[in-house]
Amino acid sequence: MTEHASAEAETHTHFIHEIINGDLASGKHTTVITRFPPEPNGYLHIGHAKSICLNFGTAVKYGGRCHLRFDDTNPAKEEVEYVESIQEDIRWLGFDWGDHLYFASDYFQPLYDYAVSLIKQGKAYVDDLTPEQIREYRGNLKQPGKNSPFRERPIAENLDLFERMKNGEFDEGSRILRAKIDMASPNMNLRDPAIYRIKKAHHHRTGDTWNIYPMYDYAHGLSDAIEGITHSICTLEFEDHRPLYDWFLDNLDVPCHPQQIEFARLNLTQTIMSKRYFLRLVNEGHVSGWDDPRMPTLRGMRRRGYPAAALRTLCEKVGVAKSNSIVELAFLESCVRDQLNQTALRRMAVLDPIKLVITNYPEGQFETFEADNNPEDPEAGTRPVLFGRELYIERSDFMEVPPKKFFRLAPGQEVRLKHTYYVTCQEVVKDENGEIVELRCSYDPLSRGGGTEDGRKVRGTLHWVSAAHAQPAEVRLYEPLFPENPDSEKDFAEQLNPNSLKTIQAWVEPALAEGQPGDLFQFLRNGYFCMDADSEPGKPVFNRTIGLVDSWAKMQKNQGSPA
RNA sequence: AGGGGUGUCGCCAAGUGGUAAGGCAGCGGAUUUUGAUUCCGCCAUUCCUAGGUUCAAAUCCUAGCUCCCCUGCCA
Repeated sequence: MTEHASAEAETHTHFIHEIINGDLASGKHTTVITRFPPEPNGYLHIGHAKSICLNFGTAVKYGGRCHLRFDDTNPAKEEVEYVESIQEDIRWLGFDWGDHLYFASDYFQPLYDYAVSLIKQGKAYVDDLTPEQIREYRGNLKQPGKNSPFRERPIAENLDLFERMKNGEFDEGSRILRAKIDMASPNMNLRDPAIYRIKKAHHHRTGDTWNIYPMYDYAHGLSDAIEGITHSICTLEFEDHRPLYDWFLDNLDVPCHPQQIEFARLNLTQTIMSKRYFLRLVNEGHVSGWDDPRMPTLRGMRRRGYPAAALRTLCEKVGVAKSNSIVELAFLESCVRDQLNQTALRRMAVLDPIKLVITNYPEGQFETFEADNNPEDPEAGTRPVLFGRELYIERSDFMEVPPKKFFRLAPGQEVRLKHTYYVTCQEVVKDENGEIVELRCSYDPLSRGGGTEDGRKVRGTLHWVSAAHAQPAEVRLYEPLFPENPDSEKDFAEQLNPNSLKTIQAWVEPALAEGQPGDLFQFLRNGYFCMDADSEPGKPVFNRTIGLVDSWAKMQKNQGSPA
């Protein structure tokens, strides 16, 4: 709906936009260029979504642009597979980088030249210390570090050694290029940080042409400057890297000096957002893969049925600030429900069936009713639903001995079957175990369409499917991977919810058999469901994206445990 | 005396010296052919704490405290 689209477009202001407003007003900048710089070493998750929305959203807001730049400076960890999937996920989220797709590896030559310049200025040197020695010399949080014996190496020697590092003459770990800053700095990042290390690994783009690769701190700021980025937005943990970011730009002849600005990343309750953890979930078989609907990856959420718009709304509503925060899962869920309520087509499906026979309805007779596809959206139209003598209704919609305020079916109680007729339960049929197997009801022909002229009140309206027409479907019911907030002190595997996935067989109305994977539906009174890619012709599979708000369940729960 | 951040309702978060927005959650109630949606009402005399400045402080000053991040040849 347009109302929603505009609500999404009107972005709240926050400290980053205030900085930009100031830069635009002062004339420091006339345009805004941001970048989203993922390392292609894993799949994107909901945490990345916040950064994507911020960077791309800022570009859209100011009529500037946002570059997608892969930070591929560590060939040992990166794979092409991820550069593909990351692009796919960003597009799905709804953002576009136009022609501005870049790779840090595109700048390996200029980056190398900049390093040579640093050496020539006496601001970088080749260190022969071992990794262990470097760690020792670095000191610690309380103690200052001490200078490497190689720190005052002559410039010519540094130049020669660095070139030979590049040419592959030395072993990995034997030498390193360092910036000459201050070994006594209270900021550990300034204690002569590494700029280049030797790595004889095959790079997914540059192949075997390089034997040395630049470090993040060095490559990132310079890549920003090369691309003319105006505002380099990153997360809080890089706050004390900023002096180093600025140091490189201040000491080199670069086209411009972007401003690094840090914000708090998005965290969610009941989930863990780390690649290491994702890997374990997948490898130990707790989930089916990176796109398992329980995963907080964008692929997982997509498969679960979370609309991209809902994720965008969440990021917008959560805001941008600098305090560490953990957003409740319920916040995300409300964004998902809100979006789905407006867009999902309504269908009827019975997850736990009990047969209902209308004794005074002619055998072999069927009627067709037109049912609206979405009461929130008249444009969505209608679809025919078939009604007959034998139906399935939800087992939980009947109680033999109902409590007060139970508006559903019970002996002698009348309810409305959605879109069709009123029925009254006359008889309960049980098997030898006392299990209810069938409800025998009468219907009121005058209630056709779901109302009567006498205006009598019927409080309950039930969903149903025609036993003769219903199609079987596999339905996967999900719960959070963690029942509570994971305790990082304990092993997460012990904290996993054993019931995070429950697979059942349901009966669905025929219209559902024709869906496509990815189609989103509201199963009336049951929740939102997304057709899964595992579906086959005649064998649909649905993931429950999320249930509907259930105030009846809440009322019962509150009564069950009076506080 | 390491350094850098942060602290406003259960969870996010506005607020930038003029007397505490909004959203989520929760709680009431109305409407309802989804116990959904929608709607209406309630929900911080108080802003980490203690002092101080001021006619006036969440906002300014002082001193504490909390939590987070930093000792990869990861990003």
